[in-house]
Amino acid sequence: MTRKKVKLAFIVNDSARKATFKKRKKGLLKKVDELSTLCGIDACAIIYSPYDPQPEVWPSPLGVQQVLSKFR
Amino acid sequence: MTRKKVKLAFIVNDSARKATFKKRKKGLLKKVDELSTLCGIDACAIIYSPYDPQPEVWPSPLGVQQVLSKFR
DNA sequence: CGCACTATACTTAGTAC
DNA sequence: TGTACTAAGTATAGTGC
Repeated sequence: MTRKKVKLAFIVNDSARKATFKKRKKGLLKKVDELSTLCGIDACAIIYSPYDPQPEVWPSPLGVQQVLSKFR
Repeated sequence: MTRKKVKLAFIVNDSARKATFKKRKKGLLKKVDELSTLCGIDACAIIYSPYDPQPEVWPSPLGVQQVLSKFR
């Protein structure tokens, strides 16, 4: 229940780290989605992890490619 | 003071939209930073906006390039 | 315009099953 | 391990300067 302050450091415990990753990844993607929607801008995010075979991307693989092509 | 619930829709008012963009962009980048630090993973974010001449990137232009090269 | 403030909405760490 | 719960910590909308 969030009884501790978040210490900004690598979480050593494997299962705890994975659980936190899953939760925060979800929250982060939501934030990106909100920022994009609220402000009508282009953005993309790519998240690699040893837990997923494919990197997590937002808004979509194609959307990421389009933003990337503009970036390069 | 956040007296309204956030309605997930494009903010029509220009100045309000810009103000929200600036605040949320900051918060979003912080979240990406935390996720990366806490879980020891690779991630990157690219945010375009009409307010900045350069797209906002995380963790850095070089870091983004490295993540991208893995993505492609 | 941009920063500081702050009440309130939102996110999330730890837990139980 | 995954999901649900909820307290407590964090982010942020609206405001004044």
